[in-house]
Amino acid sequence: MNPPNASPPLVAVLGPTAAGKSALGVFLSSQLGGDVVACDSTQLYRGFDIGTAKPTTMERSAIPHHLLDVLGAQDTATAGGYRQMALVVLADLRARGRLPVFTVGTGLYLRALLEGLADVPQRSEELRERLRLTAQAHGPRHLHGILSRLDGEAAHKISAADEQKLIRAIEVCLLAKVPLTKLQRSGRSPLQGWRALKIGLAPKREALHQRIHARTDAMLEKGWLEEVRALLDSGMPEDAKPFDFIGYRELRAVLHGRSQLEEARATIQQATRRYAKRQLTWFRREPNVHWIAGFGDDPPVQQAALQWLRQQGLQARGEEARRV
RNA sequence: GGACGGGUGGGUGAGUGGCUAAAACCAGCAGACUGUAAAUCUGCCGCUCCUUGCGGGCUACGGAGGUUCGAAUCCUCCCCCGUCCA
Repeated sequence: MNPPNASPPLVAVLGPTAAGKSALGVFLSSQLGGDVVACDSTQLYRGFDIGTAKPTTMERSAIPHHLLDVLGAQDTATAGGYRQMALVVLADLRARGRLPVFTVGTGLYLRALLEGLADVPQRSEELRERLRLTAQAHGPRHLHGILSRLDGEAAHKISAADEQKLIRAIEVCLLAKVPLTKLQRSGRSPLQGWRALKIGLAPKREALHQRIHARTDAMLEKGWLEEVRALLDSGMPEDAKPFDFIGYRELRAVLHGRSQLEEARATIQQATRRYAKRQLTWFRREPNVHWIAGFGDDPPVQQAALQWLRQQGLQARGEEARRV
């Protein structure tokens, strides 16, 4: 029985960094005939491998991975850009009958994909530069004043100190010649034709911290510092976005002699802990997540995830063929 | 043994008689976030009580005494740390 749902399923594995999302993604893909699709703003960048915890070459040769290494250091990753690319991947997987298994560390990107974004103008670097300069000259509060005139409601929601969000809001109002709030109210365009099954990994905080520390040590042992040195030596501009990712900025300081490796190690671990916390805050609000307590590389957790997906109507690899 | 300097809330560290539960920063906790999101920003952050209020009580600036209406801030003794002289 069990009439197949109208839309084919898509799996999303979400959770804080170092929770084992990649491992679970690979496992589920292998069991269910899927491809892994990374949903992580940092893994998009080519060459930044160790510190962004990209899946190993072994994992990647066993299961096809998508949306890794698709941007150069000088490109700018954005939620909208990610959505565009992900839609192409989804179309491709659908055509080939593969199950998409997203491993998501960047909650905003998943939301952008699933729920869409309001129809607003893209970034304008020139306009941003101008706004940044006025902020420098008159302080960020000045931007807040500007936004109040353009879109009082948006200004009310954004802190006067939040230069980044103020700039984006003003940028949109100016380019669209319509208040941002109004554009957002006109709605998003959610993803059509897919049924999202979300699995959340929720290890204990204490255990997660230990993982984070150990993983940082392992990354350094694997030659993270050398990776950064090589990237720098290859002539990439140092103000390129990925050099500001956690770890890359600290190791850059080490290479410039501005700090010691041990100092950097501690800072990286701390920054990663805080990052994990922010991810958790975001994911807590994500609707319809099936939470599993534990790490994604833990067999019982993997079985629990697989079992839940089956309950949701997913067939194991092979069963699909038999059914048809 | 002697001479200085110093001991402040989880950490660093301001504060030299009342406006100080004690600046600031960090850490921690909670939260926000529709195109920079590994980003950006916000709140809380001694304990406790309630009629949750710019509310009450208690504890707190190494220890013990003292001066004072009032002390982290002044005095005495003691303990500890650092530097220097023996």
